[in-house]
Amino acid sequence: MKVDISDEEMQKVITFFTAKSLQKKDILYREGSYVDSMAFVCSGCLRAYSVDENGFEHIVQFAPEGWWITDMLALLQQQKSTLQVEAIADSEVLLLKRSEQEKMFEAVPKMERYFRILTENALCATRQRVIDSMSLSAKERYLNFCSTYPDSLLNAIPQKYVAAYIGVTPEFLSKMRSQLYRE
Amino acid sequence: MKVDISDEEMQKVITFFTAKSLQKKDILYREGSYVDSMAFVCSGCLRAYSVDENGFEHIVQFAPEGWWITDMLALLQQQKSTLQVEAIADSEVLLLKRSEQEKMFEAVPKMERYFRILTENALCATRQRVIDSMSLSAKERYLNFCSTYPDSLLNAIPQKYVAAYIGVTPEFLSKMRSQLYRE
DNA sequence: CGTCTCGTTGAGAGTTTTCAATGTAAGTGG
DNA sequence: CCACTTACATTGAAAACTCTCAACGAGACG
Repeated sequence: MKVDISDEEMQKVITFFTAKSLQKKDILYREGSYVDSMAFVCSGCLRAYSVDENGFEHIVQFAPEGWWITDMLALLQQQKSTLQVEAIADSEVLLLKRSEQEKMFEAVPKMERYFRILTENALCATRQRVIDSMSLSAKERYLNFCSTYPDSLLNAIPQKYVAAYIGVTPEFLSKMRSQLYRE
Repeated sequence: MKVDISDEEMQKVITFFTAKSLQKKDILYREGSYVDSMAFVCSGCLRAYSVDENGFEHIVQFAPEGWWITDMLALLQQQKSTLQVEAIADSEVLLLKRSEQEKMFEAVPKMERYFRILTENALCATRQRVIDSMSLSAKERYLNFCSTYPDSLLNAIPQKYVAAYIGVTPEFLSKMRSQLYRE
């Protein structure tokens, strides 16, 4: 991320954040509520997921340490969220309210660039995921997931979350793994 | 898009663009080449797609009139593109080079906000597509596509492009359609 | 020790693809 | 304008992939 921020600017920047502690399973943004902030993960790990009409969860994003997470759609359009954001481990986050972000952009205009680049990168990653979901088989998506995310994440989360991320049932993921094992 | 630009500012802004005409089937960005601009579609329609190892095309994005299109990943990371961008109808586009964009941001800082918001919206749409690809059946994805995009687009493009967008084979789309018809 | 959640396994069913054949529409050169 | 070619769409049968449901096993936790 190529935005140089001086110490002085950083001092200003941090005043716009609010710290919050989360325990495992705590819900940061609840589905159906309004979202007026985004969260920077200082430690721990969160996930954003939607629940479909059949009650199945689909994970849109994991946010380990150093990542941002929110329901962008709900935040932008100021409508009720369709995603739920939950801590999958005890976590420390910094919340940035949309209104504070606006003030921050006025105080430190460089931050506008930071967030533009951040969003561009997120867009690239999400586009790639769309392509992968269409061009790769379930097994390839799983291997892809394993090689993309650090072992530390893989070991920290239940397997069913991996299934909900790559878009298969937990049962089928289990079968794929046992088949890969036999090879 | 809530960025107010004065006439005077707009005059400055347009100086950073280059107009280009494309004929149907013309390729704007070729897979494997470097990308140093993004394109605003004034008229016509383009598509961005990737070709997988089996030779199948997967469409990431359609860009009708008023939309932006590029291979964001190649542009950002200055690496060879994995997407190809092609006109699916005769089109007029305005190209904005990355270097010109930087100059534009200096000349009219407000535009930084415009592009941040633009990217945020694109991110939302793409995230939604990831969710849809996981939680909807092929038939639902098709109906969703039909209700999201205007008939003008649907009528203008071959059916196989719709298939390559929703992530099914052309044969299967054809079968779904005939089944929907019978109902 | 129960209880709960998660992971595994198997059989059967549903969805989607593959392959091959055929039909249809649209562009091209004469 | 016609004949030719090419790209696109449709259909059917068989195969591949993935899900569903139900049963069972293992570990975590109170």
